[in-house]
Amino acid sequence: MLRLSTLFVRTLREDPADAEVAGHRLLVRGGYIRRAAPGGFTWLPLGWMVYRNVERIVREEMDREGFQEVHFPALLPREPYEISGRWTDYGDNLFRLQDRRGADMLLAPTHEEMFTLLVKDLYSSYKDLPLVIYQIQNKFRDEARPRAGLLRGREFSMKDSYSFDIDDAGLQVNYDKHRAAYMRTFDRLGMPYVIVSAMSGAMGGSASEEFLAPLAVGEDTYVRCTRCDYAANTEAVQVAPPVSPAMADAPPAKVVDTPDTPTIQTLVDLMNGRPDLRHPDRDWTAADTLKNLVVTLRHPDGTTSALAIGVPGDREVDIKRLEAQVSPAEIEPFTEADFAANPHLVKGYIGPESLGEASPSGIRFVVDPRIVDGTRWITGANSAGRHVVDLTAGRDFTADGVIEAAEVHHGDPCPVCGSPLEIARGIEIGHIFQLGRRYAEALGLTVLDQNGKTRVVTMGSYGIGVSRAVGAIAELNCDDKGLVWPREVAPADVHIVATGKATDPQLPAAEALAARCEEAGLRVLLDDRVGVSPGIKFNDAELLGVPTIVVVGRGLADGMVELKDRRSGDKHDVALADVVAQLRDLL
RNA sequence: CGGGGUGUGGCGCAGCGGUAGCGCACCUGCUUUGGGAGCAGGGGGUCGGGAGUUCAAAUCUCCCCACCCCGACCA
Repeated sequence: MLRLSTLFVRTLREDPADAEVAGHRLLVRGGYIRRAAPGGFTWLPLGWMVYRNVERIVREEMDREGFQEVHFPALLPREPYEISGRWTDYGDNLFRLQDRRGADMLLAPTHEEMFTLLVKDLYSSYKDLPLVIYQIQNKFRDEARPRAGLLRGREFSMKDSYSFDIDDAGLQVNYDKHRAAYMRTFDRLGMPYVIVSAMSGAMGGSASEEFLAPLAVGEDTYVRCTRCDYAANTEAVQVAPPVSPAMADAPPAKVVDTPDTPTIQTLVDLMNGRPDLRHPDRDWTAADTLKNLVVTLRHPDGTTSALAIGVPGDREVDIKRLEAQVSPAEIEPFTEADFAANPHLVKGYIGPESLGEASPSGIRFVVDPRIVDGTRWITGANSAGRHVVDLTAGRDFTADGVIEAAEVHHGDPCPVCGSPLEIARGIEIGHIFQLGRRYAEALGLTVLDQNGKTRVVTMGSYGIGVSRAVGAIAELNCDDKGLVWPREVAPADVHIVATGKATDPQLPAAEALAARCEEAGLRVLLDDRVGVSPGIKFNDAELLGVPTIVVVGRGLADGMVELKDRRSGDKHDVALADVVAQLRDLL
């Protein structure tokens, strides 16, 4: 039994100055956690109970699938990470240190290498597979900016598992098992979630999905369909290409003088205001224009190349989406010097006819999926102050490829069903990812198959942020009075408040009730503090957020106590004799 | 790494050249007990650090450091 009279906790009346988001504030005010380092938190007894409940649920759902838990050191030597390339790839986010002999060490940011090497150590036959092993451990990342309490720390707890299979079919099976296990886990944690595709098909990547908790304070932007179940990370949104208009209907392209039209809007206004340029049956809009942006790509080997991106003029190029498409190359602005070096490009009037690998400029030209053959565009004519009208894709120009880099707008059609998409914010709480053979290849994890031939193992990696989940649960389950824990993660099932003086009958009655509750299998938090006013006790009960509150107060004279649901605020009087039975029904 | 902000008792804050304060929390006593009680008494702070200016620095100047927020970055 937890007794508030002796529990190591101090609730705060006022908000801590350094906590911004509601969940974080309440976790600190309720005495669940304390900040101990930038991005590092101490778990106080109540917080540690909640943490362990979350961990237990995650573990139970892993074990249910037959996955096996292992435990690694957090302090690791450089070599494995050197071999996989991540000693350098991880950059500044890796915590590096040296031992007394000057040997490079690191604090593990994640353990792919160690899992892979461990399996390589022990297994060498296809008969040993499939295998799934997992860990629940603290990870260390030197985040540039920790924020929002538990939502982004520099030391944090994560469950991650790895699957090892001989072939893609086996990988798919383990991927699906994790997907199902994660859905069960988040349901039990009382967390709403959205599963979004995390990697664009244009990358040709393997399957990867993120579990996002819908939180306004989250760091990820995603879209979801207002009608069907389509959802995707913004980076991964696929635009449904329109049906190609008939090419034969397209009038010939015509170059026109368009002075003083530095922006899309001024161009559209001029077109609509000039009788000779007006559209026969409607106004031109920005969506009729084709905007061409040139950037420089810096490739990992240090070389650079230019890339031109064509998007409809009513939307900008989304740099994050573009980066996701061109990764691992990095994007740099196209400078004046670059323009000077490319005389075929007229700044502000770049047109498709000067772009493309086969064009005089030789610059690779990729376009938004909306730019299908037969679509007609107003776009730059590669000549200052001039644009071209009715330039028709597939007839007047052909792009080198398609790219998903245009901004996604609220209300864009869903690629699956065509209904409007909505844009929302969330935070990643789980990620399932078909890694494939990258680590197995780099670290030499192979087994012999049935024919005695060497086969590279294929892997999957699956993570749940455990400490982050605690932060997200708090954020998702709170009101202006305090936290409201889902029952399975709550530090107790029932919070019993005894009012009255030390000599009043309420305290012994509450003690007796608490004992009976425990016998009935309920986890009890008893507020047995004496000399504390009822107001403080009620407020603390609401702040701490145990799902059910029982007040042993002035009704006791009539044999009654008050039973209150923390979430709804509903309360009613119950005969003392019936309380335990009613509480058990809540479980 | 850019921009902004803050460092004064456990927490939240005021003070901005002249004896370090307020509220909450804490300790003692008495009263009080259904929504963060009252009275009386009390303990606790090298004012983030260093250097300077000054008769005198929490306060002014310079240099550091730490933390928070926004952005960049980020499984």
